[in-house]
Amino acid sequence: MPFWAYIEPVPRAASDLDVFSAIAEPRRRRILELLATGGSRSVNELVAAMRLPQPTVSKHLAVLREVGVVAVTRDGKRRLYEIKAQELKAVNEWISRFERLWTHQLDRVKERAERLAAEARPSGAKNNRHKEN
Amino acid sequence: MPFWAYIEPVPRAASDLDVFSAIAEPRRRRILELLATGGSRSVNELVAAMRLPQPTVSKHLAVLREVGVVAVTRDGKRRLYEIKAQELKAVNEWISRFERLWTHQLDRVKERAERLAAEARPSGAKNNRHKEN
DNA sequence: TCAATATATGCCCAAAACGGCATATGTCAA
DNA sequence: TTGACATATGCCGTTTTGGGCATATATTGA
Repeated sequence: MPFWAYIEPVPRAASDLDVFSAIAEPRRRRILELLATGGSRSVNELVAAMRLPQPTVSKHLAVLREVGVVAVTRDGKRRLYEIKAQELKAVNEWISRFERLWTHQLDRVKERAERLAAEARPSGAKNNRHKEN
Repeated sequence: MPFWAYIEPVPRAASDLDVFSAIAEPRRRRILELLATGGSRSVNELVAAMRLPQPTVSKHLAVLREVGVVAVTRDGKRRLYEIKAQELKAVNEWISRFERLWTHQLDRVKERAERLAAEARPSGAKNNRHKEN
């Protein structure tokens, strides 16, 4: 038996409902975009904008509500949905941990291009052990 | 029939594999964190770090590979996985569109608290049409 | 060649996600 | 009240997802 040995079966991450999975859905991202530009809207306004059945929109809104990225306010028989961007901040903070990496890696792409261009000119071609893509 | 009328049934968003859904999985986020701190690692190193079965890790890596957030390099019989943070930049850019919102909304929370405190003192209570939460 | 190691993949199953649809619930106005 | 409108929810069926497991596919060394 290899060293990594099977551990506890882990019974499927239960109710994994966090902001990350909430924004994994394209339509839910769209809803957030709509709410971000133009402020709060009623469900029917969103339905009209998204051209989707009302129950579908309501369910997506429910998901967004459960993770706290939107909030509802009653306004007569309507419900006005408003974005709660603070929750998105958490995602932003997680992503930002990689910010240095992607700028560095972009630099390296440029570096490599320049290095390759420089190596192409002299006749003596070095054998490069790493075939980086 | 209400005005929103049911439109095309939309045959289920096919293969929706984008970066957003890739990072929706906690274990996949963990993998990215591991690769971010400490550079590229072999599958077995990841398996040891995550204490998960090797096939599980390999499958998560496959997902991350398909969306381009990681890249593989052969190193003998090992495969070294490396993070490709540029793909995460797309997510960052999407999230950043809301940055102004979450700072503003934080401001508004403070504002509202101050306004309520100020309104509590004078006796004349205006009727406010919007009952914001 | 064979065996060992490292990793990927395929198959099966259970759980979850999503859409369609009907219907329940709530709210206002007559 | 009743009825119209606005929205949520429950049920069902299909698809997807993720885990467990066995096994296929490299790759190296003897």
